[in-house]
Amino acid sequence: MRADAQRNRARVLAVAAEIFASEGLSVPVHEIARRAGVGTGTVSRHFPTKEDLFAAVLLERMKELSEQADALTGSPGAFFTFFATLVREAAANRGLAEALGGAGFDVEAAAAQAGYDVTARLNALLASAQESGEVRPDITYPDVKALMAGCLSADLSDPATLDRLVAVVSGGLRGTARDS
Amino acid sequence: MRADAQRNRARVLAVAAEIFASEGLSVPVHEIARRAGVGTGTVSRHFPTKEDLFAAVLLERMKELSEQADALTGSPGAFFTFFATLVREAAANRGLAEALGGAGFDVEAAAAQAGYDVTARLNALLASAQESGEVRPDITYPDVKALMAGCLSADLSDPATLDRLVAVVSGGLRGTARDS
DNA sequence: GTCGAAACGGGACGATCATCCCGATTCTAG
DNA sequence: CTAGAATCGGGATGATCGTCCCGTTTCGAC
Repeated sequence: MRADAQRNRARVLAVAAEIFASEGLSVPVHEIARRAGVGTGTVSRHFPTKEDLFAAVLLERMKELSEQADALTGSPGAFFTFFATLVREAAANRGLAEALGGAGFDVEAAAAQAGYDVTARLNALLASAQESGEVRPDITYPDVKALMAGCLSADLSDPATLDRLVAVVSGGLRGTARDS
Repeated sequence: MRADAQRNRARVLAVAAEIFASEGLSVPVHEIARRAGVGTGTVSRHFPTKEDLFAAVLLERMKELSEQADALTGSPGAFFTFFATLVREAAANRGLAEALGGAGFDVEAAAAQAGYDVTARLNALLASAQESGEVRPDITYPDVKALMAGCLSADLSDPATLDRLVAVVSGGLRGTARDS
């Protein structure tokens, strides 16, 4: 790969990450190209479709999150900790939140394409939390995803909101719950 | 209003209600007109914008739901019952679910325009449930809306899924929770 | 330094829709 | 029955975007 092409690719990726995070998925590709100081053709050569671009952006964060999940595995409350981490990550990333909420692209597909399967990690943490009785046994992975999307659908301008929602959901997921 | 115009308006409204419920908000106005057997001009004359059409569709259901809420007021667990009713209503109505999830139109505005303020009802039920200690005191109305959206974002082809999610959220909202 | 290949820029294209407009049609009061 | 006004149908219009294409520029191996 030519050096200039490599630079441009990295630049587009960085700009796209920033824009997707702050403005969501609906920003036009033209705008990303403009802010990156390249032509639209350059973007679409490196990332044939908008979804490819989004998947590439996601790839970096996925790696980190996967490692974090692995580090947590085995410790008590790992599922709840990782759940909160994921929600917080998405709360700070509008594009990711939209994708998780179903609007736009398929996060699972992008994650799978990435190779770092955060989905599988969360699933595993869920299963062991259920075995140890930390989480109601009837809950499924899609349930968790939906509840996560719910937390993200709120207006998060007040950071306490997210904590409250995560607390509600976490409490509801426990087989044995406790007072607020 | 001319008799034929009245008939057409009612017909468009009925068809739109059916289509919005089964296929969501993204269906083109042309398609609604086509299935109603009228021209697009007829639709846009009765309902200047797509959002007006959606608001008119909502109006009918809002009336029913508001009355249900009023009937419940005062009885124990009213908040939880009404919450479940609302979620079930939206689960059977893809357009409403999308609107509640933030994609598309502003439900609150449509409801307010309708005069039947389901929002206010749910808010009142929440407040009295908090006074009686049924619901955590720190919860806000937007929190409830977000959690509702979460329940609806799941794949609901299995009806048990909705029950499970409502149970989790209800349990999480209680000041004092209980086993699954 | 030269030249072929790779990459670039950005405009063209095509698809999707909501909304508006206007000539044709239908209703209804008198 | 008739005239005029309300209504109708559906194509035109305009906006938004993602994707593709191609003439031009730049890179880098030799």
